[in-house]
Amino acid sequence: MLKPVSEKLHLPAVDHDILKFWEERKVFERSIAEREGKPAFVFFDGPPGTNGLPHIGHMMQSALKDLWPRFKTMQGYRVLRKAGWDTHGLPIELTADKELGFTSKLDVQKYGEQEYVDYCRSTVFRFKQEWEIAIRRIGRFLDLKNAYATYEPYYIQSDWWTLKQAWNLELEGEARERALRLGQMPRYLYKDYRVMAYSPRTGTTLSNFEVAQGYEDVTDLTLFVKFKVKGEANLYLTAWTTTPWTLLSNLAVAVGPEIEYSIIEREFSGKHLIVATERLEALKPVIGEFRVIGTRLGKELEGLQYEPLFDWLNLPGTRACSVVCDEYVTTSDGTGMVHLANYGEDDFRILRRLEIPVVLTVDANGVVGEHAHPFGGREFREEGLDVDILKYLQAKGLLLGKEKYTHAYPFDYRTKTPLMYFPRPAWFIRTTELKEMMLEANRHIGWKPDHVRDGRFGNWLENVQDWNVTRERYWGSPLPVWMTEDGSEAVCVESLHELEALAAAQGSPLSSGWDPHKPGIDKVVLRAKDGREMRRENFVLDSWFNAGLMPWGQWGYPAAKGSEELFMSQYPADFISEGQDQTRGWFYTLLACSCLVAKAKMQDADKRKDDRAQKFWSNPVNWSSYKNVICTELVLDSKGLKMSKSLGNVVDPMALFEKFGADPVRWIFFATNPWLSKRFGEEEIREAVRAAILPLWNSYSFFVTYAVIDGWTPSDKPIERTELDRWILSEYNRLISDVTTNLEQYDVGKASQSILAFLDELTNWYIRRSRRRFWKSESDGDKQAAYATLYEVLEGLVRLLAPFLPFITEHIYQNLVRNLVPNALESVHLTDYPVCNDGVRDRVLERQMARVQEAVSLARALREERKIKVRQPLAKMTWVVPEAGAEKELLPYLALVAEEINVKQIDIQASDAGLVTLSAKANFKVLGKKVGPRMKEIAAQIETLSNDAISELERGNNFPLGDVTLTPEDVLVRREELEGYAVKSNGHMTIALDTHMTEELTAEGLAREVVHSIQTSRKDAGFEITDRISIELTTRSAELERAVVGFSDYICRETLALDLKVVAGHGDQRAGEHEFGVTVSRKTAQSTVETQA
RNA sequence: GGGCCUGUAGCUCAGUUGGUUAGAGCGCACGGCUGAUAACCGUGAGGUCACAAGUUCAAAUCUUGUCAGGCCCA
Repeated sequence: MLKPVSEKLHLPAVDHDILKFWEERKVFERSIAEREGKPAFVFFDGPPGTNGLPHIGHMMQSALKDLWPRFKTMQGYRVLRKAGWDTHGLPIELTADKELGFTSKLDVQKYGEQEYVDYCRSTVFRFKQEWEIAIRRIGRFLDLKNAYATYEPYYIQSDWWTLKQAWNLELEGEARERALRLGQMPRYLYKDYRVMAYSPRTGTTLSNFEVAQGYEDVTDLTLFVKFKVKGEANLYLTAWTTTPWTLLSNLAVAVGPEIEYSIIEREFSGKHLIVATERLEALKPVIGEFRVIGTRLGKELEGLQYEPLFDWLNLPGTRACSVVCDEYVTTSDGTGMVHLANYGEDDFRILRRLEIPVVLTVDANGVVGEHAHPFGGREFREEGLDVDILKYLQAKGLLLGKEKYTHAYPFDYRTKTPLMYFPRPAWFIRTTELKEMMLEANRHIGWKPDHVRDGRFGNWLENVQDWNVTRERYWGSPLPVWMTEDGSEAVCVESLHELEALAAAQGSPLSSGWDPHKPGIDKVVLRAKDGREMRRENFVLDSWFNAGLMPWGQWGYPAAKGSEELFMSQYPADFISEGQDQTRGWFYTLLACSCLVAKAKMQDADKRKDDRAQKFWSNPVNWSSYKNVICTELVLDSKGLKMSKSLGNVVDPMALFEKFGADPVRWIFFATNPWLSKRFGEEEIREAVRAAILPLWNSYSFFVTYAVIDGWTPSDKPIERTELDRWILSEYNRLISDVTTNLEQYDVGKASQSILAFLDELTNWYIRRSRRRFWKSESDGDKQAAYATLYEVLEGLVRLLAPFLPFITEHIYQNLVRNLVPNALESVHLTDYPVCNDGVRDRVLERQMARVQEAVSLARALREERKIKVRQPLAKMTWVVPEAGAEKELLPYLALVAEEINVKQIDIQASDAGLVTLSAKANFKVLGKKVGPRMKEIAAQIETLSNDAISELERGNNFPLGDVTLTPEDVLVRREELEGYAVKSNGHMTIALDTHMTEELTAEGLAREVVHSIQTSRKDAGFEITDRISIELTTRSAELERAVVGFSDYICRETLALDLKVVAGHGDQRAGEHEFGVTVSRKTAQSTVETQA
């Protein structure tokens, strides 16, 4: 039996009931289990770190990540939804450092590596519980029990396996030759250098984020240096440096290829210098007066050789000490030429391109090598080193000038000691070799918003560099490469088991239950064939790499038992969603990892002659591990500011859920495009309740109110539906189609808009128009049709909205469906999604009803304008719809319109002659295509068309205008009301009201005022809607009395009155000019309750 | 400094392949309803579509530039 809806709607309480219900009845688990054997819809959850609390932005993520899996589940797919946690990475070490008060690697060594790693491990899940609670609280169905965590040994194995794929892939042809020349392994995984901010004091590399915290302004001695061009008696290159110590390692001079350089003769010395033309003026204080004796473009200087600044920089047989072109050179400071040493990212890149050996006169400790006389043994930023270098160059005639210069220099933010950029050893994946694959895969990814594909993401791929996947840190997946000290022999291990086997074979087996993290893993020493020791390359992996291989890492593929099948059935993902900042984070690393694996898989399939695998992996759609992706923007506060702790405008999601419920919070994330930044405040949540949830709730509670009174139950009896019934069913099916289509296209904003529009139609047209059918006392076919129709719509709507508003829909479902339909499924989330029944759609009916609503709106505006209340009946309305055939189509709705706007009679006709003036206007869209450039001229002629001509066109006939033939579509007819008539027109429809009053009409108007007053009294008295009453009306107005007596039957019927008595007297009610009072009393078997209004 | 995005009513946002009356909700004003009531409905006011040039018969829409804001990267 349907339960009456008596309690006030309190959404947070509903949420808790439903959460408990889902938990007890295992609804989520069953929503997967009951889809066993069904096709998979695959969703990947980007693992969040949990050493911080979840905030409202994460809740937006959760809402979106929940919507499609629920939707697809209801459509019959099996959607696993495994949760995941990111448990490695820099933020965790930074937290540990902060809490332990560490400033350097030395602190870690003192504390103990094992202890440090244990500390890190202990912080990773600090707020996991809060995350789980928040995720559940917003209603997200997510498999938290089987969550993957990136620090688990099975996951680390997948890291290893992935690296092994790169290890096994080898370069070919020229690329291979080049790698060998650079001393790199010709594999997709190779060791090289990466220039990084490095603290020589603490031996620590710093991330950009850390470096940014330690800039300080310092004043340094900067030098202008001359480089003597070889083979020229008197010609020098020039360069400026703020770091004189880097000159000790100078290996080349860079020029901009398109920059113009002048060759000048200094007046002071007669020396010939090369300087960028644009810099000449600014450099006058340094070079003094000069004379230009020629110009060259940078590219004309390329290859020019110069004499090394220092003996040890003489590297015969290489391109060291020559001029090189690069776009990064600018003329914004210095001489427009740049001295290159391997202490800068660009420098390093260019020197590598020239295949010049890496020379580092200053070592990783910041100390000058002993070979570099007379500077050996000194620290790089030691007081006086710069001056000594200056003196040395001066003595050799290579100094052009000096300048004290203040600039921002990076310091270690923890120890305040200077940083240097230094090429640190690092391991790379050759993503440059995967570029074409990634670009091709990108073309098949469905991006929301679309522009990311070619914009931010596409550009990133175009400029892709090899990916440095290692970090010189402690807490992370270890790099599984063991290598001899000289690098001549190395092994890349692909599984825990393989490592165990290798260790055992050498007589030093690993203890059972060993953990693959540092420092334990470093104790494993392997032997090369010749017996030399191979030690593990002491790196951990970039946590982005961890995240990128999640599609197979989450299953521990391939080492874990059964992972092959899981991986292949859950790859690639149909859908992922993360913040836009992930374009260079997770979105990229997912793609890079999957392209790498796809490439390896293709090669492997070839080798094994596995056609099926070959077919799968050679399909570019499978090169990306995700087919569709939504990039979300930030959630801002209600003023449009970024939420931050320092501003104090951070909202606590949990507090919002307890105040408003989770559904409205979810809704606001669905209501607009999630890829635009969204302002978020309590006002927005209230709006969501008002616009989406209350209409649904009110429709439901309306239905239940009457269905309980009538004891209605669904039945199979044939139903005779009214036009209105058929209309709402048609609109409902249209809604199903709209929502489904838009969700399939990941356009949630459009889906939500359709829903809101439908809810408005349902409540403000269908239900409002049908109210009487529900409360009337006779239980006829019409009433049955109303019940059946509204029930059908509500029941479907609840399923349609379930993925959006999982709580309220479940709550409604439990009563509306489970209490009424035997054998109903236990939860709305186990039911099937509604499917549009196109046979129920009636486009003509939809259009007609739209015109009816338009007419009503016009008539209301007209009444408003004329100050005639809707309660006052009018004799006649003339409704003119000139469209061909409309007159006949609209006949069935005349009664509806008449009632809605309270007129006795409607004349519908096609001609509004006498009511409006017609004017014609060109239909630019249609005509523009036809006449193009003559548009203006013809549009002007159309404005002057005669009434006859317009009528002709309206009748559907063509009309010749000069040399063009106008068709009815070419012209828009405008109507303007004639003065003095109660007429209103919106251009294609005209309404005229007969405002002439008769006594009869006035009396009826008064009667309706009286009814209105009595109904208010009933309500104020707290009577039940089924109570019968008796009425005593007091008035001194004879006219009102006449009206009441004349319409007493009507009044009694409307108010369920058994008797109506009129007596002389005063009252506080008014109907137009007339004053009256009303007393209603309840007629019950036992007593009469009185009340006065 | 580079890339991408955004700029439409007081506020939050729609706006199809360019087509001439630029829409909706909130808020505001006025009116209505009171048998869906923590409500609800109608009507109205409110816009130089950031600015400027260009392309076009026609630009919120396409192009270029400027300004402002955001994100990512240097």
